[in-house]
Amino acid sequence: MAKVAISEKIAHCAPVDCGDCPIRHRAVCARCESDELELLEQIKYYRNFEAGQTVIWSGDQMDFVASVVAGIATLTQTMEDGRTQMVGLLLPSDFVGRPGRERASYDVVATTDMVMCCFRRKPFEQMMVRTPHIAQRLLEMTLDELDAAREWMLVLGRKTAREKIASLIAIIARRDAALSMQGGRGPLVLDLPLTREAMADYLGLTLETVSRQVSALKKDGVISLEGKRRVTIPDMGRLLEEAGDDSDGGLLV
Amino acid sequence: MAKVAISEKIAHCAPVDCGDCPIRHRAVCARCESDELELLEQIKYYRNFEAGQTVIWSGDQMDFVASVVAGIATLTQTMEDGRTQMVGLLLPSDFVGRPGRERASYDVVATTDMVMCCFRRKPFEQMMVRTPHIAQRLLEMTLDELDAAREWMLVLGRKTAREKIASLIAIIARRDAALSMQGGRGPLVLDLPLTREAMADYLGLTLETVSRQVSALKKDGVISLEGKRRVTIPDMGRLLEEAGDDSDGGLLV
DNA sequence: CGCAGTCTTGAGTATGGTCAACGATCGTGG
DNA sequence: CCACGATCGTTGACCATACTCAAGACTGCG
Repeated sequence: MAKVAISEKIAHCAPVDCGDCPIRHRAVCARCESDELELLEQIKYYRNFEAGQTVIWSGDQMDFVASVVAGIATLTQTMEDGRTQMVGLLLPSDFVGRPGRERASYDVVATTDMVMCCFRRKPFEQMMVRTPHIAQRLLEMTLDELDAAREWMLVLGRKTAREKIASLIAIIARRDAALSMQGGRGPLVLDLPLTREAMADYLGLTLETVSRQVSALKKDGVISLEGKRRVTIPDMGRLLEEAGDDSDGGLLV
Repeated sequence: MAKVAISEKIAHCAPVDCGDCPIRHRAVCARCESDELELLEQIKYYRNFEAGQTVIWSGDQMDFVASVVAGIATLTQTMEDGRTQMVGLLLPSDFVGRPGRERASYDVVATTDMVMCCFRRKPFEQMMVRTPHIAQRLLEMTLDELDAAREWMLVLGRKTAREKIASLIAIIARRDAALSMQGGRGPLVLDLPLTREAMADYLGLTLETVSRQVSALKKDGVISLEGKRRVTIPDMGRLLEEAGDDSDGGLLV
């Protein structure tokens, strides 16, 4: 049952002690000294969400900010007529919410089961003023997100459907490689953490177009598929060409 | 002559003293106390750029960061084949450059004559560590830019050409109104600071499509034009409808 | 087995891109 | 002063890409 799976996850991913935290060195608390961590411990609490659950509704009162500990969530905007655009993909260690802001600007939806480390907003804001290490790290993370958003604007505004798909796969591949340290040469294997519809929302396409272009990339040997979600990339350079990126630049960063 | 115009601008916009600075209360230095300003004065210098000049080339060594004092610049990305996407519009008080980064990620191009207040990067970075007021303000500004970028992702990914044009005009109108405090009701008048081509680069369209849709909005009475650049908006609510936005929300904020 | 959710594929269409010609405006130099 | 070129913008004809609508396939599950 799903319930059981979640309980197991809690056991693994929701340590009471920050020292054991899997995202300790990458999250907003990464720069904190042990005395600062103790302060954070006092205002933190864990929350779990099931795949498909909406974590935050746009416009809702936000009385916490949080770090993603485990699982994946999406940040989306929706127009009145239902058109939706994903504006962020939240992975473990990513930060949710904006200090100083009362209400949420976007919907946050769990795409997998998730664990979040939440901080009550007011105490967190007070702490930010006193402990520059948190603000420093948050600035760094925000600048990175801004770069990612701008990169994505190029994808949305100027790339073809085929290039968009290739770009998305390349980005996920790069991030997977960075985490799992498969590093170097040879074929990469990865799981798409998104449905075709979610990919479409990310890319500003329809799900039919996503499906067609994935099939086309497969037919042309740029990728191969096992099942719907598992992708193998025989030649990363080729994929990057298809994405319209500099094939040399940004090698697994 | 252009040279003369620039010299005049310098006289107006490049005070030696931060106390007289037109962007004093909105730029990255907004939160600084007078002793902190004195430190900034020591590492700052002014630079002037003519309309059309490239301020920074993507990939260049960046040995300064800066605030826009006067004029307008664009932030753009370019693909190898020449497709370009604007990813930011830099107005007075906006910040240019990223502390901690060696090389520029985007092209910065002056669209009007400009004055910039530059800080040598290394001293600025050192100062950021010691004076939290700068880092705090920069975090705020970066979060605002991230919100703007995400708003723009919705425009790029999901809006029609007509909605894109209406959105751009609405955004510029809102910003003009905020500055000039025309506030309330009645027709708004504004100047588009961008050529049709620049608008196209911002919106992920071709300049022909921009031209057609501007003409269409004019024909339908949503806007009227004097010359190519001056726009009158008889009914802001109507324009926001055309943009696909909530016509109630975000009134001139 | 049938159902629901997800994905794929096809046929027809519409939106916006491409290519091309032309118009308006402005500064320059003969 | 006017002709010239340059830059910027408009408009038209045609076309390609991606969207819409629709049918059907695959998978897991009750």
